[in-house]
Amino acid sequence: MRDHAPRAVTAICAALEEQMEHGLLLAGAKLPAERQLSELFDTTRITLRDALVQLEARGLVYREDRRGWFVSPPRLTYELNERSHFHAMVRAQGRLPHTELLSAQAIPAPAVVCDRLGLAPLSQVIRICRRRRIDGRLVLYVEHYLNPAYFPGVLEHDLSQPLTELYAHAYGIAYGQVRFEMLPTALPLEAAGALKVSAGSPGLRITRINHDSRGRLIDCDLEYWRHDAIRVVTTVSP
Amino acid sequence: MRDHAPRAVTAICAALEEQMEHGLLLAGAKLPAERQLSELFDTTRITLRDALVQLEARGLVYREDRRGWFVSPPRLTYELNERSHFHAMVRAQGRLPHTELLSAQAIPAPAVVCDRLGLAPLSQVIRICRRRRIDGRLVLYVEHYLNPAYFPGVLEHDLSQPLTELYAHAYGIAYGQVRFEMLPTALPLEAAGALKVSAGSPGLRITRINHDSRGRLIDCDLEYWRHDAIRVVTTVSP
DNA sequence: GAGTGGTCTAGACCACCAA
DNA sequence: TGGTGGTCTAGACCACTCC
Repeated sequence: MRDHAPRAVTAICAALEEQMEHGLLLAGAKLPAERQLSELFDTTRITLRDALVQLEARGLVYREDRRGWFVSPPRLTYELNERSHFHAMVRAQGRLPHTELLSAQAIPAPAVVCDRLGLAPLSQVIRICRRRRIDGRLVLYVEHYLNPAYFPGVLEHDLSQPLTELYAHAYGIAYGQVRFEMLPTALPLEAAGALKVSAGSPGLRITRINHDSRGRLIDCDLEYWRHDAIRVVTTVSP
Repeated sequence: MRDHAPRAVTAICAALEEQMEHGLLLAGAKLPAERQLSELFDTTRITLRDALVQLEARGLVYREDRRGWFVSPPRLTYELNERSHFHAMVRAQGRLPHTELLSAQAIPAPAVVCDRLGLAPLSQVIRICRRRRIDGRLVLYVEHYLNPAYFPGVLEHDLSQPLTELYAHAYGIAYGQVRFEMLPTALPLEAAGALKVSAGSPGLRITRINHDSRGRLIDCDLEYWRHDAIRVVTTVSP
């Protein structure tokens, strides 16, 4: 409120941070109930929630819809230059990956996808929706759109495995040039639902447009990450 | 509240969005006062603010600290592979760049900077803090850290010009390999103050570690972008 | 069924910006 | 100086989770 007497929210944030730094609240730990915390800090639930939302914005805590607040685990480093897939990347960082298939079907291509994949209007594409976890925590919702011309019968395969490997083994296709776009935004309804977070929580949208090693445009994806789950890294050479 | 009767917040968001889509609220326009809007939507200020914060998270509106809410202009596309600087990039997208020098001095290198620049502990570095605008809107707070060995007398120059050009003209140094790290997080106090946004607003932190064309580690920067001002794009080849 | 988070109401005071 | 946004209080009801 005043400059010399920090706001209540700031004080609460500082107190919680201090606990986390000193290892009293470990990554993944559940915080006490909001009402309990608001009593502890002698304030209202609204104010306490403001503080938690601040910490959430900074990536220190996160919430699971209607389940409560938890201490955020460290971010995954997403190295764009490495040609590896989610599972390899997560495991290489000593953590446990998991992928769950949500849906897979041929649909009329949305306009954005036609544009990205260079398809004619009203083409069909194969859409694969999945969600992924790191150490059990939901962190990523992905929609893949495949150009069906290159992947006949792809829906018959096990689609919870890394697509990279499926492409290689079943179709002899490997990724070549990849175009990335990254954009901080709120998670849209679809992604928020799949990740079990309250709609509108902050997220990072990453879109990829993938060519194969022969330069053909083979698929694109739309990834929605929890904003605090990831650190993107890349090296650019002249 | 109920699934079939959308929440008040959702309804307000939808109404404002609709106005923006139909060009009744143009980019940069100031929204009416919160109290006025809350009356218009027949709700409390708290609820109305929730809605605005949602739209802010999605990058549709933004606020200037204590000045009100405004409609967000389109994002700047930050193409990592292009070796151009802020001014060139902004102008190339038909917009007006502006850079303001906040401070420039030699200081004892913070630990992080020692690490990034490969300096011995307790080395000196030159720190240059600046803030930048697009079409008059504050969007970026940057701290540059230069290895003083390569830039004797750099503080004597005009530091509101692009450093890239200063490096080239005064020192014959050009960028070579650049390492980027991107991380969605809240704006820290320093950046929030410089950008005149309320502390804790969402932002995108980009750090760069820059080598010159001969592979020497010459400087690094710490950029804090308004989260809704930017879209990062890059192409990765095998 | 108890307790939780999600949502909302109806106010209040303050510091700061603009006039 | 008036009005603005920033912050905070003290409640309330609901849907959902978890026991």
